Amino acid sequence: MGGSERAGREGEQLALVGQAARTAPRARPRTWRNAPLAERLPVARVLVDKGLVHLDRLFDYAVPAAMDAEARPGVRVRVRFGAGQRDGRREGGRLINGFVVERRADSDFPGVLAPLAQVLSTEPVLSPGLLRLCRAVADRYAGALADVVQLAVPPRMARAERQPSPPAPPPPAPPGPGGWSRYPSGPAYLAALARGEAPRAVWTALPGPHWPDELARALATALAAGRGALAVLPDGRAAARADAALTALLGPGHHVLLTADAGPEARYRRWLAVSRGAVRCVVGTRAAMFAPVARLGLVALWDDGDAAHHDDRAPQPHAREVLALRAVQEGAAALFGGLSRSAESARLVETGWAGELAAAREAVRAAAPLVRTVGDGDQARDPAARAARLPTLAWQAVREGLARGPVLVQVPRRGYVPRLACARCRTPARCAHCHGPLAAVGAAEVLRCAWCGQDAPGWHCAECGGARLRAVVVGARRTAEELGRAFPAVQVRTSGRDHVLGAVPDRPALVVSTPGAEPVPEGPGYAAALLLDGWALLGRPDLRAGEEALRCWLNAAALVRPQAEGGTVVVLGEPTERAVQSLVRWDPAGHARRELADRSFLGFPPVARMAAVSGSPEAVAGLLGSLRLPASAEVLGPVPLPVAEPGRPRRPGDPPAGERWERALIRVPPGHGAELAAALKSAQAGRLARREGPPVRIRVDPQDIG
DNA sequence: AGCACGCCGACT
DNA sequence: GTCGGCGTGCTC
Repeated sequence: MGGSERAGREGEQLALVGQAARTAPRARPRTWRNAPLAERLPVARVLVDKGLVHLDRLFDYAVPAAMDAEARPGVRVRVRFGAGQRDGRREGGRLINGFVVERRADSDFPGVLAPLAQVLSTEPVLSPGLLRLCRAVADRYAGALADVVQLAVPPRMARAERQPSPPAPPPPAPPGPGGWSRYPSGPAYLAALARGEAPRAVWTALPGPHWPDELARALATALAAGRGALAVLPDGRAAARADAALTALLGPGHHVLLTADAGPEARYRRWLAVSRGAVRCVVGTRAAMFAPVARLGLVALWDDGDAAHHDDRAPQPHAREVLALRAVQEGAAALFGGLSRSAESARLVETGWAGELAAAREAVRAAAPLVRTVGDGDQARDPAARAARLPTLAWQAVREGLARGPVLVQVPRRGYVPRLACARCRTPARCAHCHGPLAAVGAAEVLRCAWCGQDAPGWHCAECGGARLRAVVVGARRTAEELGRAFPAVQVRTSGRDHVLGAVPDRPALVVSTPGAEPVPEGPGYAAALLLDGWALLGRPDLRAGEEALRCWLNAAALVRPQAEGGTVVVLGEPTERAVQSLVRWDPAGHARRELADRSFLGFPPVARMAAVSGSPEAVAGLLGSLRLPASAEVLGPVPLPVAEPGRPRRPGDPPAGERWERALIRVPPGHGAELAAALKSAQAGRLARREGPPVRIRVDPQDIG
């Protein structure tokens, strides 16, 4: 062995490179000895299905002649991977799954290539376009390509693959503009879609039940222009509404619904129909954001502020970011719609990436209910109202509404952790150095920033100068229960995360629901809605608290009849609060603009790009030490993370029980996000390769930085 | 992460 | 002279 073996190996490699490789490399598993290689393109470049950042590259394998026809780009294969190799002798290695990415004439790998072990399926599921998208998403989030591909390509179901997909129907006739006439630039947007252009718009939908039909018309217009279309909605119920609207418009056969409800096999069958080009239009929840729609002409997203658009599997991509990448990569139009508007969408408008698609003031006023506020100062003079712990105005609105139809009562979800706010004006307490949220630490209740860890002795409210703090309190569910007692003759129905009510009939009833679970009323809409405990929503330490409160309120209030038909909404919240004012004026766009301006001033996302690095103190320090950051980057912390509470369910990303973890935040100005992600990825890869202690968790665009 | 290679000390 | 400890480095 030794020297002569080495020379022989190089000879073989040269032979392989020179594509005269009729004989297999000598050192290969027994079963392949003397098996011939494919004559043309004998090398397969393979993405191995291992989400390890330091292995985040492609590997070359030899293609046996017997697999030549089947080992096409995009198919699933099994390969031996992981065993060490010495002196050209190769034994074993574990069988793992992967995807053929490319067939090549040669390899730049200096050693001997192992052969593909098996072609699992001839279905080309990872197309070049999908691979390009996955790679862009992985780069954006400092994640591993294999992790993203796992989100994008559903697991194989052999039975579904055996069935042929029905032939694609011809494009439908273009639909009329329908409700889009209610928006000044609506018909022009549809016309651009119909011409096959790629207009991008942030759409603030009018309140009421028409948005699913409008969304469907936009999708159908792209289809009629001979292109594909994709709509992502936050949950199965919203997706079902869009699905029903599309079926009403086009009939069946033109689109598929991709949601978790269908079950794995049916879902894979539908996904295959899309992948094979038999269906050109997809409606679904967030996993559908990767659906390989052919000749994509439109990506649509509904309610991008909903947290459900954030995938919780690594690297936690957000549907808005993925669809925005697709719109650019695939030259598709984009329609980001909702009843409210996120600061991120506002930024897309501000930077000119998207235009604005909103109705005129009069149209908004005609469609929206009357919104009234009840502040802390209002007293409950009516005894019945006092019994329900409700201000008079709220009690009256419920009573009058119940005379005409169902009344919605929105109560906040439990599970959020309120922190500190000014006792006088309730502005959340923030750090003077980095504007992070303040928290009381330890028994001595030292005030400390949860982001940068600096103490804040002698805190004073930036708004009103107040010096006293209060914890923000919850407790509205009981109010809703007592509400039922205040109206004993009325049926009370509840809808929440575990028991979501689909629809409610158009007759008097009290419908108590948590945000996002509101039943859609049959008929003209709720007669009234009561939005309880604005303090709980607004007092959250999250920097999105105001935006999120307004989003929840608008989604509920949009189910109420217009003011002209008696629709009334009462919100319990201080009338001076920005989110409350924006609800009263029904001005989500203005609210989002002001939110964005504030966040820009404070150096918050989405104007700044942030990443969180968490793990043991040593690991975090180690990573920060080896990180080559852009000069403009700013490191906040690290600070200790709160230890897991016994009551709260553990989510991925939480520290393991009993371990104390730290977290550092890194922020960069606009335009440096890609640099930051690349730096994080290479630092992480280096640490893992050199085995420098335990790994750290890296999150780009962390959600819980409040 | 696995997993194999390889260079060191206790055994046949 | 050989077995096997776990430190080190690669995975086509």
